[in-house]
Amino acid sequence: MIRESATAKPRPVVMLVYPDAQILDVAGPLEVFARTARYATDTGLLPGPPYSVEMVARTAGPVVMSSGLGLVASRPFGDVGEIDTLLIAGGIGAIEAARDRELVGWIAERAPGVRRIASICTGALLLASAGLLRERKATTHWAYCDRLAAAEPGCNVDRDAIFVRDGKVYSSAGVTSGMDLALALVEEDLGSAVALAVAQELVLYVKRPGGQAQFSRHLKAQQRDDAFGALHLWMIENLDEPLDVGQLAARMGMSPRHFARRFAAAMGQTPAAYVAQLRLDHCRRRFEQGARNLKQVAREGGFGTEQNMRRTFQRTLGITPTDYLDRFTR
DNA sequence: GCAAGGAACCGCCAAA
DNA sequence: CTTTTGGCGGTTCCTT
Repeated sequence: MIRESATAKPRPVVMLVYPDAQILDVAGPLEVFARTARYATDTGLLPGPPYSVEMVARTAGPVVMSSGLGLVASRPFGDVGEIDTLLIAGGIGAIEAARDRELVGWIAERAPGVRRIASICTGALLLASAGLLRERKATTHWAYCDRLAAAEPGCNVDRDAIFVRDGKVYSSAGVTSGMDLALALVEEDLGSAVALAVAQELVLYVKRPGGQAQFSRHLKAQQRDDAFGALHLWMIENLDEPLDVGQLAARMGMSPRHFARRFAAAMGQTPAAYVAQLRLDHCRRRFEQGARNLKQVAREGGFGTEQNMRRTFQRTLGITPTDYLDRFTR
């Protein structure tokens, strides 16, 4: 249902940028809001543009994006009036920006007055510096989760989420997840019909399936150039094999005891736990791709029986495979 | 949802 | 003497 009154003023959506803010982090979410605003005028479904979009920076003028794709005009943040939704960009410059007192101070000052505040990618580091993540749940790009946890020990970092909401503070994972987040905000404001229409126009999911941990686990293992990296690759190709400690140890030419010890040291997880994760990841991905045959997915994922798959889903995700499936096939 | 059996894990110690 | 590796047994966790 559309919940916008006929006289509503556009809600100001403001993106805070800084030198080296990443253009995709900035452009993606802003595009979602801008499209939503245009959608209103194009279709007449909404009485007026629901959002007005602008960028602010410490100083006025073009901001150079790290991708080198363009120069975009921004206003100095001193001039900016009312803000409904404040977005904090991510990018290579975020670490630097998180140490910038004026920038961080401005965020901390504005935060209480805005309806909601959101970070994209490494923008979460700025939220942390502004003290906004204390005793809150948040996420960021998977490669920066450790850094975020270190910067704000009081923050409960969710390494698997695409985006996280805790009260009025939102945070999203890597680059494109900023668009997922923006879409969720649109859905919150204007309902799922509008969000869906905008998503379709942009060719996006309204609710993107899966979690970033799936990707990061894979990427991290791929980056290893030791024998465990190779073992990871072999395992994901052979999930339906019995991947018990004895088998894996034999493959690596080690005794089971030694293998288990080295594996845990290198991968940060025990062999069985790691294998269970890989199997779970595989099955999740299959469901996200639309697989419906539980028995078959369980078998190809290496769980053998549906029972085993269900228990692992319950244990680690807290929901059954059927619930998981339902969630992504609406 | 439970019991029985098995696998995994970990601390400890010994050998290389 | 220290470091790396392998084996044993008790406990926990998982599968059947």
